[in-house]
Amino acid sequence: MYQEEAKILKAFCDENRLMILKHLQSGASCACNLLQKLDIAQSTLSHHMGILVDSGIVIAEKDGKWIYYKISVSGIKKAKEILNRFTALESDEHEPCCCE
Amino acid sequence: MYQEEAKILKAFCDENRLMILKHLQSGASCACNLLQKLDIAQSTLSHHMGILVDSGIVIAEKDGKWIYYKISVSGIKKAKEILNRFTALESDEHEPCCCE
DNA sequence: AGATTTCATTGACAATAATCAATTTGCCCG
DNA sequence: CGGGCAAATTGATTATTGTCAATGAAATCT
Repeated sequence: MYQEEAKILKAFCDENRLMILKHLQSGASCACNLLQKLDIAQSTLSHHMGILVDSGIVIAEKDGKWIYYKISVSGIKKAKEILNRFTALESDEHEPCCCE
Repeated sequence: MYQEEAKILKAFCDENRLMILKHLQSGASCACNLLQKLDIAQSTLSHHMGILVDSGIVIAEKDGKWIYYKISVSGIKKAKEILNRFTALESDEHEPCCCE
């Protein structure tokens, strides 16, 4: 139970993956670009990108020799929904809104 | 870097912890109550509760022989903020608002 | 074609995390 | 005081995850 949900939230559980996301916030980036900034081996980066892509948080777009990674808007939406689903208190009748 | 953030998000990375949170959504509960619902050993539950409390997601309140656990409103707020911080795109000038 | 670049995959190892049984601690009640 | 209950801690084991070096695959460049 909750296997799918745990899988998605696990994408955010590693410091290196958080750093990767931080870099991707400013826009799409190829792996070689990320590699320069992260002080990890290339295979390690590839491993983490696989987890991020597999969980739907990041999208990989191939362009010739390069692969551009970018944050998936629908992926992060889903992750936020999952987090909400497990933390909303029963008394929260409806979603909190910033304008209420 | 991002050690504190990863620690908080790690609280949501385990299926059993998600189930625990699911149970706590309907209100505070003592460990023995959770234990009946979860099919794990008592020491395992205690281990998970320790992680949830340590990350600030759950609050433990002692009442005599029992300890009541409940979801921390400020804790989940912080977790959501962290998730936002790592997933907001640069083009998001300000926080998205449901009323815009 | 052959060399080079980019990224994925494999295999091995180390580190982290989850699990349980047994024990301990703290609290209550008779 | 002593027994019993709730939860934490300890110690050991297993499972999962992160890491790297080496190799492979696909595209590009000369």
